[in-house]
Amino acid sequence: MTTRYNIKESEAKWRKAWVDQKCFEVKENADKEAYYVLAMLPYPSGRIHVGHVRNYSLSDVIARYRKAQGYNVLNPMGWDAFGLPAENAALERGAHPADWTYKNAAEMKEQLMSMGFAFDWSREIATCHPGYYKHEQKMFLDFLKNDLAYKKESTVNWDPVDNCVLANEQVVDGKGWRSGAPVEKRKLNQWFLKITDFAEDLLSGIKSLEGWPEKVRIMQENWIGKSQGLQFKWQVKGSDTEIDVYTTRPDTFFGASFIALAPDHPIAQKLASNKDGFDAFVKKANQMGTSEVDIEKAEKLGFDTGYKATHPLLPNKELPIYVANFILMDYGTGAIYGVPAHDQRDYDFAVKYNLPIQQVVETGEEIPSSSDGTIINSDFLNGLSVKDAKAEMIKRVEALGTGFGVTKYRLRDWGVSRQRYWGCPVPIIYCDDCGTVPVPENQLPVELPLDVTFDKPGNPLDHHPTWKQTTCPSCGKAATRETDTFDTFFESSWYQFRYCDPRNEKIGFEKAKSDYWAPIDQYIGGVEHAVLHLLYARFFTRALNKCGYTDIKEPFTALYTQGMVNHATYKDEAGNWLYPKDVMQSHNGAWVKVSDQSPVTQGRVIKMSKSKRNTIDPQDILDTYGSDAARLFILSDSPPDRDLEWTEAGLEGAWRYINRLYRMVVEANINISDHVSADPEDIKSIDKEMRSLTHQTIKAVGDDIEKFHMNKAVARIREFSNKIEEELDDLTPWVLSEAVERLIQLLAPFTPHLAEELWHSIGHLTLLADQPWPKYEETLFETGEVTIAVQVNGKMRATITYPKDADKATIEKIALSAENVIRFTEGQQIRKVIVIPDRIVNVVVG
RNA sequence: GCGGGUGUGGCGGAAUCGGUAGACGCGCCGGAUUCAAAAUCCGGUGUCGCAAGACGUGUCGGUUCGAGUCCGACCAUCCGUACCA
Repeated sequence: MTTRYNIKESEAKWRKAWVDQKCFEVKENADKEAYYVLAMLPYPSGRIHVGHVRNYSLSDVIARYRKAQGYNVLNPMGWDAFGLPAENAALERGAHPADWTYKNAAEMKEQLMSMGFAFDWSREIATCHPGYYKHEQKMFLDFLKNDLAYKKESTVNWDPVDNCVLANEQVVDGKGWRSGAPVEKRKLNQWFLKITDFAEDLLSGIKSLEGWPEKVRIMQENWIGKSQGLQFKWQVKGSDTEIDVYTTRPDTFFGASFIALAPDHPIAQKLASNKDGFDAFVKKANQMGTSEVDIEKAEKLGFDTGYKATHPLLPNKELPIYVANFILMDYGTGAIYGVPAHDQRDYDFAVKYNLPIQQVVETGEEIPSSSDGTIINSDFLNGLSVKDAKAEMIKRVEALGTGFGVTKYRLRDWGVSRQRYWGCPVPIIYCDDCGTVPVPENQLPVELPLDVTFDKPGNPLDHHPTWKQTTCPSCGKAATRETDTFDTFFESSWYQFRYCDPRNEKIGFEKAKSDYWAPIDQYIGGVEHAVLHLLYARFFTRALNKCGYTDIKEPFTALYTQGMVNHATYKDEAGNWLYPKDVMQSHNGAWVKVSDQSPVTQGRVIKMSKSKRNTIDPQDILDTYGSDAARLFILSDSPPDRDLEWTEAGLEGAWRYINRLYRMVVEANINISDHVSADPEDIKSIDKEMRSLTHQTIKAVGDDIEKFHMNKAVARIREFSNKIEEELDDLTPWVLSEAVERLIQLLAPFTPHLAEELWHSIGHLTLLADQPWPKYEETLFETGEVTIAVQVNGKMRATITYPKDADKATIEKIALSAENVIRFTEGQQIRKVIVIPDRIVNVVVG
């Protein structure tokens, strides 16, 4: 008779037990060390996808492992509930964003719960709930008071047909995604947070983030982009105008051949607004998205103002002043000088407009080259290195009094205004007499009205009949509300603190509680958040610091970035994308449609996306294979930081393994009562080997989990269980039962339901989820012998085995007498023998 | 364009430090069991070769007794690029 594991019944039983016994609900407890593991909160898009399963399987392993180690583990979950997709759903199918969002969240919660993740659901949050965003409105007011928020003009993508602002992703090939109209740039007055106040602190703080991947630290460093440069004035010939120019390459000063201004630079307007063709040029420059990619990849165009600037150090040299579409008012001073010989972009520009190209750095490469070298053709800088020339140039210009050395950052202030409905209202009132007035704290939250319509383009808040009409808190006269809402990165910048005190109605979070849990010991999420979200959250924490909310400076002590989940794509004969569940392999291996057996072509393996229909619904997996199989597969094959290819075959493999383990343990009839006969002195050599493996595996799996090598941990566990299975009949019962009990404990973070089932099947009465992590004894690792390879001229020729602690001479002797080594050294002179004990022997002959 | 990552059998991957390349798994091949199949179990499986052996970690070059690992150049691909989240 075959023993069968009833996955559905068993998994449901243990999930219920964990919930009933509130296994994963936690409170502050001064006697226990806190461990805060956090997976990035999901956007409630509808149903969970495999990427979520991957993310939360990882946090679950960590949560269960740390709990077993004795920590008080906080592992919360919630919803990043504001954002564009809800408004798109409203436009496309008339669903109200609030209904749509809450319904999605409820559905996803049910799915996540059926995965058995060890979340503390009592702390669930939804960022679109007034009880949540009320506090961030208060934070914004505190930022205002502390001079961390201000208003200024900035550029947005404008759709002239739909009369609305477009997100960068809504601009497709320079056109609005819905209207198809060419996008225009438009200036709006918007709210900004002063992240640049913390540029230096955010930069230097990166050094302390030792638990972060190096790649993310480098990306943030580059994003902040600290540069030392020179800012100085150029005189416009025949005018009293001076142009402020910033450069990071003052060493190439003598190679300058033109000046370029941003199209919206005030001086550009002043010099060129009456010139023929300028308006057309500016118009064309404005017909480009605001994204950096668009700007950088667009054809570089210039408009010659006809004016010249006098070179400050070469009175006879005059440089033409251009207006150029690739110069941004937001960067530096909105004006540059071009050095074609040492910058690709300047070079292209100079060639196009026939401007002089003067090499001033001998780099040993063809121009244009921005490499290091020695300065030439540059008067007093000649012979200097690039570094020294920069310093010398700054010194000279400072002496002249026309400029100064200055540190600048690429980082720009964070624009938080969005002209959208489904976001947190900015708590500001505009009064004709009093100007910009913050909403008084006792009037918070400024709630989003739910009775809005989406029949007109633009922001529903703006055309709501009454919502924006209010009275001025300061003078009492009629006034209007700010109709912009916050960027959704606002919500995700502080939620890690809210989880510490999620139901507090008075304040965002109590300091004592956040001090107990925060900062986050392990944060886990996609690498696509490497810069923006993570940098904003780091800034926000500093801003909260300044406003007295917390003393914590860095919110995330350790970070792990997981890879994407990919899947093969399928197309039918007509070229339509097909879902994986609608295709199958026929007996000859060819892919066909399930419905009518018509041929299907398999395409590339790419990121799961609805448009390519290469998605897997985790619900189908749960229904067929259960939660453990899904988790085990997703954790076992690929290292978590790399992309994962989801395959049905891999999933089935995991499922088979689960059944096999169940059979092995149940059929072997193992019971913990066997432990009573334990006598370590009186055991066979196979028992010693098994104990050695058992204890080595405990160590290895723990080490692997801590390094996020989940795939290796699973491989270790499989090797371990393979060995147990192999020796099942030959092991002394207590050694076998020790091995099996440890195996079950090691499985717990990966396949918690199965582990719980087996734990009880061997005689335990309490939940495995509450048990401590097993200990190992290093003294049991020893086997007494060492096997290493012997090379001849670097090629592997033999392996030798010798007693541990043999000396070099002995090892050399054994190596040289190995049969195959003799064969390859015979008749040749042995020039050298390299012996690295316990690692390798290399015999060099010839 | 710029910044960052990745590249190893048919496939996912392993290889603490520069020291036996391919652990573990998927797939495939052969066998057992079965009336048959599924499931399960046993054996094999980098390529070429009867074998000895030769070759082999994206490409090209370098350092070393020894390179998947270090250095240089390149190619491919993915992520981000400030209003997707």
